[in-house]
Amino acid sequence: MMLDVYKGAEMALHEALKPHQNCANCPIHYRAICAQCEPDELRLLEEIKYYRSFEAGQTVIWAGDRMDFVASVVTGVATLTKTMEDGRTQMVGLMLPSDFVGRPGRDTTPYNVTAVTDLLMCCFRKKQFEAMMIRTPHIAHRLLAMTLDELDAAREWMLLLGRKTAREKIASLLAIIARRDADLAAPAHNKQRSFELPLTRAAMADYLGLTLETVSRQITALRQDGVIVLQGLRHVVVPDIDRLHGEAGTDEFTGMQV
Amino acid sequence: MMLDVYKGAEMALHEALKPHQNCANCPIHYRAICAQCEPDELRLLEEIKYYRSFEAGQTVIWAGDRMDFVASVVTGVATLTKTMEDGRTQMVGLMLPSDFVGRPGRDTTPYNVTAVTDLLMCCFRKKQFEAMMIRTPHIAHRLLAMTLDELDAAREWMLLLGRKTAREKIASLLAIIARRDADLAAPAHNKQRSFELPLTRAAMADYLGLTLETVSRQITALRQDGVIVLQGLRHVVVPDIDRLHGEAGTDEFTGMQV
DNA sequence: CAGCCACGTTGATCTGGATCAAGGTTGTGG
DNA sequence: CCACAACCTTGATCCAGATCAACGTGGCTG
Repeated sequence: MMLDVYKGAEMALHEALKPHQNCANCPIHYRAICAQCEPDELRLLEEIKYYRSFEAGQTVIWAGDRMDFVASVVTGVATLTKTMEDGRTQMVGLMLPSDFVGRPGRDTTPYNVTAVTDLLMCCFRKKQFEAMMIRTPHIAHRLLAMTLDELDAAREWMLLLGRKTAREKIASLLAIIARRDADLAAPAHNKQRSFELPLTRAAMADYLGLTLETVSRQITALRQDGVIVLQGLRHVVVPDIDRLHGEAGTDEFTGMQV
Repeated sequence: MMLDVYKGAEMALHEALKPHQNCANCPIHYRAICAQCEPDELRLLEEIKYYRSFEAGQTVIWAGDRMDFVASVVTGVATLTKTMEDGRTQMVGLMLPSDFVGRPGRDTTPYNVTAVTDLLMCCFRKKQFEAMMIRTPHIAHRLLAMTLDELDAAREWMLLLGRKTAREKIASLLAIIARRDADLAAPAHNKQRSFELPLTRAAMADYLGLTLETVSRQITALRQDGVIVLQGLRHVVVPDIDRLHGEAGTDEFTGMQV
């Protein structure tokens, strides 16, 4: 069974190689690590990049394992999680298209990286990427900016984990996904939003520091109160995005990124 | 009263200027933003730096305010906090000597920065620092490394906030402070540690996402169980650091930094 | 199409930490 | 040396969310 999954991934990989061979067509170029590269720099990156794809549920890498590549999420969703010995799990990163995974200058990851949907990543060997970073300051600068954004997002998330109620947590998560989705898709400038939830209830619970039962109950409550409308289990319609923000407890999204 | 505080700070400033005039004698040089600078780069930094000091309890800057400098903590402790409209607050950064405050490329802070002890900071005008960063890659590289470390620390903290019990939270905080203290002071390589708590019970509560009553009770419990010995309210002796780590729920301190 | 499995909902009960409410301790300035 | 303020502790009670348990439901496989 493990083999089947692997074979599936390999096949997907070969298919994936075609559409994105060229960085010029890349759907995430404008906000990824390569966003500020000059054409000649981009050509260099293009030479050393390679694609990997993963099926929903597959683990990309385990905490503590050697990680000899860095990568951008091209399509799909990955999570970073930390686990305690007794199994308690906390998600510490939700990586959406254009987000950067991995750390130059370190050999092992401190997180589990998991594909929660089918996932396509644009990878670079760490060694080569590090060399690249020294030669091309645009990449180093972009990585710094992205890391600072992620730090801000992590701190917003800390406020959520430490001080928000279960209902506020759910509303905040929905607001974050709605916003990231809107950023990538056509920017609808009315108050209604709608999107696909990329996470299971259990994954949401790991994100929010809750149990999956509480997640389920609070989603039901938000639905019954008319804050959201569910079409099936995963498709969410938000009739009034401002109302959702109100429920999230942070009107102003100071620095919120991921 | 506000004026007295201000005057006190100004006086402390003038005194402070003397001992650290020279970067060569700086107690934090080896792990601060300037750690990798060449002598000539350091000379440039030395020309544009200036010191500011704050008394315990003073606010360095409010969330949302314009922040036209960046700074290293030289001595003392500062906190970054986020506050919700109804007053709930969460600490999102505990800045100890050598830590870097502020973000190049952004005009306002999303956090309150507060001095919790008397505080001395080594500051640079943001404009000048940004120019410096472009010219001297050592600074940009060091800032990237420090930011990545902080991101790892923030994620460890997220696990704490989302999944640890009150007792584990307290033990984790004590372990972090013990470790940072040991790094800066003489590295005692036996199992005993002792240090001064730089935070009030209320500040610890803000760090840990608890109430101050719970903090107080759990500290009492750890004392009664012999995990720690208190000498006065603030001086903590840890007879067996491994036992403390056990109580913290994370034997291995993967990537823990701040 | 039957049966299974992963995912989700709902109900009943329990409990860790919050909340409300007194006191105690320490340090500081008059 | 007293008075006051800032911290800290302890006790009683409450409740949001965890835990334990049962029951949908939809999609895939044989």
